[in-house]
Amino acid sequence: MNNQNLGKPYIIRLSEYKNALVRFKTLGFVKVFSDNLADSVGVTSVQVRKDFSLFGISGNRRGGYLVEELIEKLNDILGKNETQKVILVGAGHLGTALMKYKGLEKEGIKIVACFDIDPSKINKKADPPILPFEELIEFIRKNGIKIGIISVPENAAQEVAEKMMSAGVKGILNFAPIKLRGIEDCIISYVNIELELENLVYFVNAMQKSKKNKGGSK
Amino acid sequence: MNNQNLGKPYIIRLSEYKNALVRFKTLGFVKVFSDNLADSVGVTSVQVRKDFSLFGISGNRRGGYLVEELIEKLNDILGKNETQKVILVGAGHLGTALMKYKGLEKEGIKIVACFDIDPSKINKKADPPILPFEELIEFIRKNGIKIGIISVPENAAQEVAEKMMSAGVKGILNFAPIKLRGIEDCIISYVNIELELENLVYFVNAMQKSKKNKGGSK
DNA sequence: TAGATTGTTAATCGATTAACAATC
DNA sequence: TAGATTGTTAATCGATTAACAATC
Repeated sequence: MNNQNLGKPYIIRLSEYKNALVRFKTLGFVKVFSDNLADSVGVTSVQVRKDFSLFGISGNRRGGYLVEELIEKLNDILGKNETQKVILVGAGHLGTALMKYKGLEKEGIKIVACFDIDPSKINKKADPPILPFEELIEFIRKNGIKIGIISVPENAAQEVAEKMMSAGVKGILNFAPIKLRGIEDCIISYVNIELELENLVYFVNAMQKSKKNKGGSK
Repeated sequence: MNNQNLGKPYIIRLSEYKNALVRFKTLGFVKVFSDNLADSVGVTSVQVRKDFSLFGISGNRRGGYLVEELIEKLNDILGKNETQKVILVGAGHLGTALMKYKGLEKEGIKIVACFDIDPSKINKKADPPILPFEELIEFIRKNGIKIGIISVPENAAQEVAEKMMSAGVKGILNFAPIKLRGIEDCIISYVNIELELENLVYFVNAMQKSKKNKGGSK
C-alpha cells in the first residue's frame, strides 16, 4: 500500500518488527539478532539497526537484542500501552468484515461502535453496537474518540469525514476510493484496494512484456 | 498503505489521475489542466506533468489536456484495455466483502472464482463460484490466471501463495498480516489493515504530544 | 585473541520540488 | 502582445545502502 500514505516509512517497519518479535517470543526466543528481524520483515539488517538507532534503541554488541525488552520498547514508541478505541462508519460488507476481524483486538485496537444510516442495520445490542448515524458526533465527543474508519460509498465519504473531524477525530482511515479534504490537525490515511490491484496488474504486465522482449531469458 | 509496497509511486498516481478523469468526464469536462488533476488527487501540478512526461504524454501548451484522449492513454499504459481475471482464496468475512464489492468491476477487474477449504462454503452456482481449494491449481492453469488475492488466516497464507505461484500466478495481493516468501518472477503486494491503524495511532499520538509541548499553540 | 555483531558516518540513489524556457 | 499553461533541466530532500569503527 504502498503507497499513497503517511511519510515516515520506519514507523510501519517498527510495527512489523514488533509483530515479528511477538511471533519469535511464542516460539520461545529470548534474544534475536538484527538479521533475524530483517529476514522476517523482508529488509536488510542495516535497515533494522538504523531504524532502532533513530529511536535510541540499542542492543548488545555481539549479543543481539532481548526479545522481551525490545517488544516493550517498541510498544512504548508505538503508543500501544493502552487499548485504542476507534469507531467505524458504514456497516456494509467491508465494515462488517472489519467488525468481525479478530486481528485488530490482538493489536490493542478495539472498534467500540459502528454507525450506519440504514435503519435496518441498527443493532444496539451487537458487539460492537451498530448505531444510527445521527448519534455519531455525540458518541465521539462523549467517549473522546480520536480515530475513525470510513467504509461508506465514495459519495458519502467526505460528509462522514467532516462530521468526524468536527467532533474531534484526529486520525481517519478511509476505505472509500476518493481523496478526502481534511483539516490541518487531522491525519487521513487510505486503503484503496482497486488501486493496489491496478498497480499489481501494471507490474505483472510490465514484467511479462520485458520477458518477451528479452527473448525468454530471465 | 503506504508504504510497504511496490516501488514506482507514479503508477499508483497514474491510476488516481485516471479515476479523477473519469469523474471529470461524467461532469461533462472536455479538457482539464494539470492543476485540476493535482487538486483532485492531492499532489502538485508539477508532479502531474512530470508523471505524464515520464510516459511521453503531452498536452497543449496553454490548453491543458483533452479528457477523453488522456483517459485512453492512461488506460493503455495501465493495461486496462481488457478485463483482468483474478482469483481469490479465502471466503471469510473479508473475502466475501471483496466478492460483493462493485468497485472492482468498474475498474475492469473481475474475481472469476473464489476458493476455500471449508466444504460448507462451497457454492459452484454463486457468482463468483466458490470452489474447493483442491481445484485451485487446475483452475489457474486452465484459465491462465495471472493474479491472485489471498484473504486467509496468517498461518495458511504462505501455502496458498506457493500453490498460486506453482500454477503460474505472477502477482499476489496479500491481506494476511505476514510477509510471504516469493519467487523471483512473482510480485507480491500487501494490504495490512492493522499496520495502517497502528501507523495512524502513532501519528495521532505524536501530534497530540507535540501540541502539548508547544503549550497549546498550533 | 579472533570473530561476530552492533552502531554510525558518509555515499548513493530516487523522488519531489524549484526554476525557467517554450509556446499557444 | 501579454498571460497562462506546459514541459524540462537542475537543485533539493529524504531514505537506503555501503563502509567501517566499536566492542563483547
